[in-house]
Amino acid sequence: MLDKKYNFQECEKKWQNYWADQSIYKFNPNSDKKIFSIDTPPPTVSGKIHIGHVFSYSQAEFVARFKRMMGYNVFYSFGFDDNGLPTERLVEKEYGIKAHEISREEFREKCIEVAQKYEKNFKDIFQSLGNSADFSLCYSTVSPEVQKLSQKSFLDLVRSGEAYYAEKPAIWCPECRISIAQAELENKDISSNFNYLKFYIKNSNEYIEIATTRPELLCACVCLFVNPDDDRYKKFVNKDVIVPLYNFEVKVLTDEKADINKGTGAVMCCTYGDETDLYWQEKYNLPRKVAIDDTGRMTELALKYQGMKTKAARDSIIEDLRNQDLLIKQEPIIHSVSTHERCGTPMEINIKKQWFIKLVDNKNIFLKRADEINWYPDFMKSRYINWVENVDKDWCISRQRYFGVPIPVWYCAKCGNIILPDDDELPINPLIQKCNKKCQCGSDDLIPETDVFDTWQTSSITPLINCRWQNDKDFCNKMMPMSLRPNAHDIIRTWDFYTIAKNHYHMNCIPWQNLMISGFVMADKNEKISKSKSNSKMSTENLIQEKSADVTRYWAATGSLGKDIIFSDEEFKNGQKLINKIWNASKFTLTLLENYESKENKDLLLIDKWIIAKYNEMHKKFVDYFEKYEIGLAMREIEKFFWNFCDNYIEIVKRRLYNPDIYGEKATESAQFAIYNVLLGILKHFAIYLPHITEEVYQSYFKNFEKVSSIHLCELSTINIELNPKDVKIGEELIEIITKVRSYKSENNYSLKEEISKLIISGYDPDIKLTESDLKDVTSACEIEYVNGEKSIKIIK
RNA sequence: GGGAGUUUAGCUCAGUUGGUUAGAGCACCUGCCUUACAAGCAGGGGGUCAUAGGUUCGAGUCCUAUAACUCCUACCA
Repeated sequence: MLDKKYNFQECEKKWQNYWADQSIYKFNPNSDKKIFSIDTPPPTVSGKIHIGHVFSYSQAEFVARFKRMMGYNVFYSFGFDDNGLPTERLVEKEYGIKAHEISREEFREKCIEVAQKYEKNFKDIFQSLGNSADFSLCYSTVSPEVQKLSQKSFLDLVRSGEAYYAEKPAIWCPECRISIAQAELENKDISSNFNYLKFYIKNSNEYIEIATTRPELLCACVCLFVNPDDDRYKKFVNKDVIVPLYNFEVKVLTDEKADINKGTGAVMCCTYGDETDLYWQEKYNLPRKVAIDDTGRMTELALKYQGMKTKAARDSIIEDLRNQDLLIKQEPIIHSVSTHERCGTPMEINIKKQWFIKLVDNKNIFLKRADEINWYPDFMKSRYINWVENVDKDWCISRQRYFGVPIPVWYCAKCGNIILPDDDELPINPLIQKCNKKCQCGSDDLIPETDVFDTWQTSSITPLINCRWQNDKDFCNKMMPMSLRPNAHDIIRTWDFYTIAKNHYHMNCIPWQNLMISGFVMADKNEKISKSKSNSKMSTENLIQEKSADVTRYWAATGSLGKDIIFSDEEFKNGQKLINKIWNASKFTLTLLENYESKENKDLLLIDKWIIAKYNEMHKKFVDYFEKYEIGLAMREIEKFFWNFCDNYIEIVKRRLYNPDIYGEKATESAQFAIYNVLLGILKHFAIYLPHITEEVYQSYFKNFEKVSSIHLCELSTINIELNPKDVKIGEELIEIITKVRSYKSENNYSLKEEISKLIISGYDPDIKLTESDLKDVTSACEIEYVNGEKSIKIIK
């Protein structure tokens, strides 16, 4: 029988090992069962697993367990997203170096080393949480197999024209020194100054006032714009003005986009200060001037400021403007600036020849694809729609970095032609492997591409990886589209969007039928969890060690779908209480089942049928919630039922079971049938959330009867007995009477076992008599009398 | 500026298609050492459902407006 106290440290480890040894969660591709497949987003290897991961990944884990116990053949994979910038940054931090300071190969080696270290740590943590992914399906995005698929994806898109090579303005991060995609931008409020500058009209003492936040771009000024309806400036239109400090001339032009009410109404156009500059450059075919280089320093165009970082140049230029009486005034402002989400550096615009994947032309298709997917919760779809409608740039996938999937391309040094490898050469690194072809022009002087792919180029094909695209056609057809993608709402615009786009291009279908979006963990109300907040109190390892994996999982289950959750000690306390209660209730119940022999029972007592009916009701609600991915609400149903089972049902029948001699075999077997099946059912439902304690109880008793090697392979179902709707009604009436008696005792400060000589019941269903012996036991009533009249009870002490 | 979400008890939240007296947990108060559990059990107090209109026999639920908070997106001269 069970120990007095539940020892989670021992049990959790024990069962985790058992599940691994017995391959309990292994996916069987040959099974006849219906497949439910989960496309787990591989966590980015960029540091520690934090409580936010635990929350989000647990949500998916609960679904995997639910589907498994509902009879599905669950494909639940795992992976690590270990190529790309996040991992590079982690390596730079760990070694205190910068990637460009050591050789490319040396840096790659360090990346692989660090990635492996962290992946082991990630895997250990997920397993110590009782994660039921099939880790034999684990992949890493930098592995040769995945690189091959990523490169194959690229080559296919090049051939179909969806990927193209072009020299055009792209978003550039001067800190990371790479191109980034629109999706990687994040708005940030930055305080700055509006600087009012004098642009003198050529050969005149008159000047136009210009307000700018970026005076360092003066050297790249190509013209001024005023609104055509702005009366103040009409006389200056088409005149030449002198750019301050630099003293070259530019024209004053008109354009609708110049806002009369902003700044002075006149604006300088520099290629490229921002998006509007880009727009104007293209519209009016203005000269392209590059003021800032790849590293965020001023170019030779800036003359004496050359080599300075933009911020320093700005300060220095303002100083010079002031000294030369060209600065009229400064106004402090706070404005929102697009920054690189990974480093917070304001973006610049840069022109390079790079690889792009078409997005803009196919926006309508991507919007239609979203309609084919079930979004949970539904309103998260509007975020996707909102984003896709706003996309105005194709996806730049070239990254000027080292640790990523190489772009498999050579360029002819003579004619600039692009040369692609054959599919069977993949994966290939053009920097190492020589091209075995010649250019069409006959030249064999080929230049390898040095850039690598954006990490999302690879991350966006996780469904293809999971479905063994290119490796197993039958399997791929069987699996595609996958059943479910779970992720948090922050990556809808990146991961979900790119994956939908890629899957459309490659498979001409949606990647998954269902999308489950979870919320974020908040440190406090309105306060996101940040590194400074993520103290040891919230470290995943500590929580598992101190509170147990089951309790941590319990907390992760308490949220509702799509909503942020506040990290709360309270919910951990509730979890601990629940575990304790499950243990005690199981321990007690099993003592009542000591001589139980499992068999069908068609002759159940009314109250025993009642608890089974309640159980079946609970099961249906539970399943309904789960089908909608409302994991937390489902858990509430089983919790509610479980406490009712303990406080009412067990209280009612325990005396019957204490005394089989008095109540007879039939009554005893009836109660035993009910508690055996209901407790087992309760454990099965809880097993989704609390896999360890439920397995412990299952293994120490139920397995002998059920003959299934783990509770996690059992099926969730109702308990099939013949029920009469009246059974439930009378059960409820019995509880009502018991509550009234308890209330009477409580109000009179009696102990609940205080004897009462007579209980007079009126107005209840006559069949309430069928429960008389249970009622007598639980109320300690010596006699019960039934009378006609209003619904009420009377107690004679 | 555009979009989405939230607003129900002191706190955290349920409340499915409109239907009796609006629910739970925590906290609080009062009892009870009951042959599983005091980390337990029983009982109790506490809400103008953000505000204002409207539809309806009937609104926490549907419609319109307003406010506050949060998130996404845009603006970045």
